[in-house]
Amino acid sequence: MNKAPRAQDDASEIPRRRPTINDIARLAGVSKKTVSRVINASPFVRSDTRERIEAVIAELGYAPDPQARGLAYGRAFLIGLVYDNPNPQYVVNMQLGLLDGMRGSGFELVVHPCDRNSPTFLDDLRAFIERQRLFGVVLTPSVSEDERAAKLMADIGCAYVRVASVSLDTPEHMIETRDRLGGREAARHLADLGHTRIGFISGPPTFRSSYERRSGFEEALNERGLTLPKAYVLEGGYTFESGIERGRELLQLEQRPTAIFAANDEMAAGVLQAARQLGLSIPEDLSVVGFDDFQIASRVWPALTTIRTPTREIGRLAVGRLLGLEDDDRDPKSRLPSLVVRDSTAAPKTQGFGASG
Amino acid sequence: MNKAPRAQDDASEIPRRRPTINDIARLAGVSKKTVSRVINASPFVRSDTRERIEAVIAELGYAPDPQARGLAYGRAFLIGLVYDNPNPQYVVNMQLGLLDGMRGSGFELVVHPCDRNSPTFLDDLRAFIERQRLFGVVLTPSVSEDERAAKLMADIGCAYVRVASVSLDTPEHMIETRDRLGGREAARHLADLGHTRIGFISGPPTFRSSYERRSGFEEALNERGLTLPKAYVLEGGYTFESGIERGRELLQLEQRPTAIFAANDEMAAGVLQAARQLGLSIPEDLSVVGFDDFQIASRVWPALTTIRTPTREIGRLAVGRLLGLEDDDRDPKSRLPSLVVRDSTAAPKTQGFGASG
DNA sequence: CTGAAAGCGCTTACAG
DNA sequence: CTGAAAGCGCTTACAG
Repeated sequence: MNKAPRAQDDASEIPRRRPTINDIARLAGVSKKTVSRVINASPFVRSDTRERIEAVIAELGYAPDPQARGLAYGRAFLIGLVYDNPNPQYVVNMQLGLLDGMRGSGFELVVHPCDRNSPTFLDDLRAFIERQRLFGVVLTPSVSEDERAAKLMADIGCAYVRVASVSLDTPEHMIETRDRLGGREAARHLADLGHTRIGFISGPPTFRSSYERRSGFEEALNERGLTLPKAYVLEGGYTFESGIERGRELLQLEQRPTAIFAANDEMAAGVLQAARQLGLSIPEDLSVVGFDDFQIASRVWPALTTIRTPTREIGRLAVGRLLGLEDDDRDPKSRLPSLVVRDSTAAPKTQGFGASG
Repeated sequence: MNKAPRAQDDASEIPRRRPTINDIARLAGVSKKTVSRVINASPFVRSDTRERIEAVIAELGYAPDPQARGLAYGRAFLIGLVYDNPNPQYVVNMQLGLLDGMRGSGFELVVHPCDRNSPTFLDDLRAFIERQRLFGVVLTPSVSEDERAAKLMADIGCAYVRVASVSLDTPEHMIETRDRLGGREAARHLADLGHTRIGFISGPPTFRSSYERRSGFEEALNERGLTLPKAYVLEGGYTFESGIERGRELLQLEQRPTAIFAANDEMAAGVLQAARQLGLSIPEDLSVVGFDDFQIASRVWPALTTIRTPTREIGRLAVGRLLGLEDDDRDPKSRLPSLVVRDSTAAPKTQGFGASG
């Protein structure tokens, strides 16, 4: 590609400003429509034509303007993250995963925190999507479990993927985190250690994961011949404070449990707090298991045995689905909850009180 | 505004599809240019014309298409957050603040985590901004302190605001968090309690806040006639692990300090850990002060006395600056670091070893 | 497999 | 204070 000295109208002149599709077309000696075909990976381009165009694109470092594409295409090259989980670590990990998955795609990530209980929830969500004509959105729990939100996406024709602990929609719209399996892991770990009197603090009923984590836990307990008596099951709110309160209640029971499974790390940290206030040592007097493996799990004392949730990996899969890539699930196990053993669990010190239930 | 029954060409027909600037112009009986003036708050519109147009806009629920505006204007209606602070709580709080500040502006937030040490750092940043033609970016520490990044913004003509602990640029490009004042608060609190042998664990030198927090601390200590001996000043990395290590070193000194100020909560939590491993009780044997007041501060035991940083508020101010709104600084004090006293500080138990230095 | 025309919904000069 | 023209950089039908 020779640069003509100062011929303003020379067909091979390389522009100083940001190159456009017209520059590429001119330099490659084709119409802009054909360049457009290459950009959009259309199969209807002869391979030598394609190569020539790609060479010019590479030489000029051309990148199509997403705004112009979007305007003509009717959709912005923007993916939205719609979330209401207040846990910062969850949000950031999810964002990193989404970013991982869209790297090199030309899409950008826009974020939309929301509140399902707000009277303007649906209107805000609709405005967010329609204003910028988003290409698609990823919904995460618990807003991903809200059928009104899913219906809105379908109504306005916005592509969407729901991340949830269990399938709630047709497969192309779902990424399942399978929290139930994590509950099972927690149960097996405590059963293996020899615990028989085990308490459980659930999340709020507004999160489907609350149900799944509990079900998996109870299921696997039953398989080991253990039960989860009603009196040992309390409802928390996935918050530190609720962990303290519910933990205290469980530990003040006449026959207190020798182990507690709290359905997330925040509550497990609260249980640690309650135990300390009651003068109990962990793990000697009480084993505690959390769920998530967020930073707090390794910051509290003793460090929490917990269930790791691969949030970032899940995020990567979710955008992949949205962008229509085939699932890049090289290591399917890496997207499942898994047990992380730390210092908050041990065999029960005292046996013989008799398992209740 | 009467809807004509079925006159396809009736000038007052209301469209079923999303209304455009042409619909508004037609219905209001003006040119689209005049509608554009109203959208862009131009002063050159007669007020009755303006009111008529605004009425039609309200009636149709018209919102200009940001992509079309952006294409014509040469810039997207998108604000970027460029960050490298790995703390999830900082990131989320900052995002919420930015979102607060841009609500109703028609702008959307796109996020760009980065790594100053990556060889592609500047190229990635440039691509991020130029690809979508961002309207502007907010840079947060420590990338906000990188002169290469600031120069890049200036070079490519991208509006930017740098959030940093101290001014590093012309006023229109700066939001200062004034961490030095927080350091002062920490010093006064410990001095008021009667501590004289005080240790300090700094952040890494790559963060300007490390210097500011230390300077403020030392300054206020000196004002009280106290000193911060070299041997009591250790460099940490703003991480939990570095807090454990540096904390242990300070506590194993022949004359150990009766109080430690760690320059962030993560490290302060690490100091708590180190103290526990050495069998020290807090606050009886050792007072600990952190910085940030992130969630971890109230999750560890005992809950940390710390310096609250109003990150969300700072974020709100930063976009306001970027969007050219006058600073909405109703309560200037609310954007300053402030002391939060919890359970990790008390008067020193043992006096009389003599202050060192 | 390739192209000329029209259009996406706005804004920027330029007139008046 | 208001408007007609041209253009931002792409893509969608429609031809060939």
